[in-house]
Amino acid sequence: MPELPEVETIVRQLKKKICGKRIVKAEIYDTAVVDPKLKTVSSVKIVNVRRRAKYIVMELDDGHFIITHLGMTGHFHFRDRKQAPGDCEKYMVSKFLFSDGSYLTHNSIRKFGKMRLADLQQLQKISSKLGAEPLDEKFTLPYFNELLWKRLRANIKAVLMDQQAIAGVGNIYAQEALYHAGVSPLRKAGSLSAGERKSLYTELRRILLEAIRYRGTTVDNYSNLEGRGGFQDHLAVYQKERCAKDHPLQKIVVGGRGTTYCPKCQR
DNA sequence: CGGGGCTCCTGTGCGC
DNA sequence: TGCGCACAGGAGCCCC
Repeated sequence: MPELPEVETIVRQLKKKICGKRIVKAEIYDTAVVDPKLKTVSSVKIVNVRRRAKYIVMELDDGHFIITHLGMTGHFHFRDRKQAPGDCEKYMVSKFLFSDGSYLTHNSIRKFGKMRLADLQQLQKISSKLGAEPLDEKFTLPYFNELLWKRLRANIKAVLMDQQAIAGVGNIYAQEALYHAGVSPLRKAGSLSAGERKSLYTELRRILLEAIRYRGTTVDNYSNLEGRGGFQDHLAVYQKERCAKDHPLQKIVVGGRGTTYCPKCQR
């Protein structure tokens, strides 16, 4: 399930592979995931690839943008030259052919993702509904405190995962940040002390940066363009049985999402 | 405002 | 061995 670090990794790799390439043809195999308007994309150059929250934004030289949310199981594959479709193309939902013969496929098993063509106005509308980037310099501790202040009665984990509050944090990194901050996922945002808020703020950013360094977490079907990430070997609670201090972890449901935490280390 | 439930989808892993 | 079912979940939606 690509979250901020996974999407950031994919964006960095896409940038190297497809920036400057000219799309000659777009093929669409599943209109539930891919906007049929993308069929009209041809003879446009990709001038930049960037990330906003969990969205991948490809900027085209005609002023349009291809915006992709990978959902839980979406991934891209880049091929230097035409070759027979392999296993990874089994769930192909779209394919972009470039003028040099290389191509990019977009695959999705559970089809929770979305890919659409947008103009600047539509892109800005999507972006305006998303909260601050947690790794942006504008995301300061006072800013974080204010976010929690606005959502006093909400569950702290729900706030971390709320894309309108903090953009890009999902179920894995919310759980990891809470563990490292020693805060129980059952707490209300308004109940955190100043020290706990500072710790959670620091740990959230630290864990996201560390995960980016490892090129993301590979669980289930996630893969970046070049293969698996490495952060799954550094997870503290997600899909774990015991914490770093060897306490047994507890699995509960918070806000409809599976949540693993340490009742001893997280208060 | 906040939480709960439902929906989309399909591979995995369980019990019988 | 194989069937059937619960489960996993990001995000948008509705409802209380």
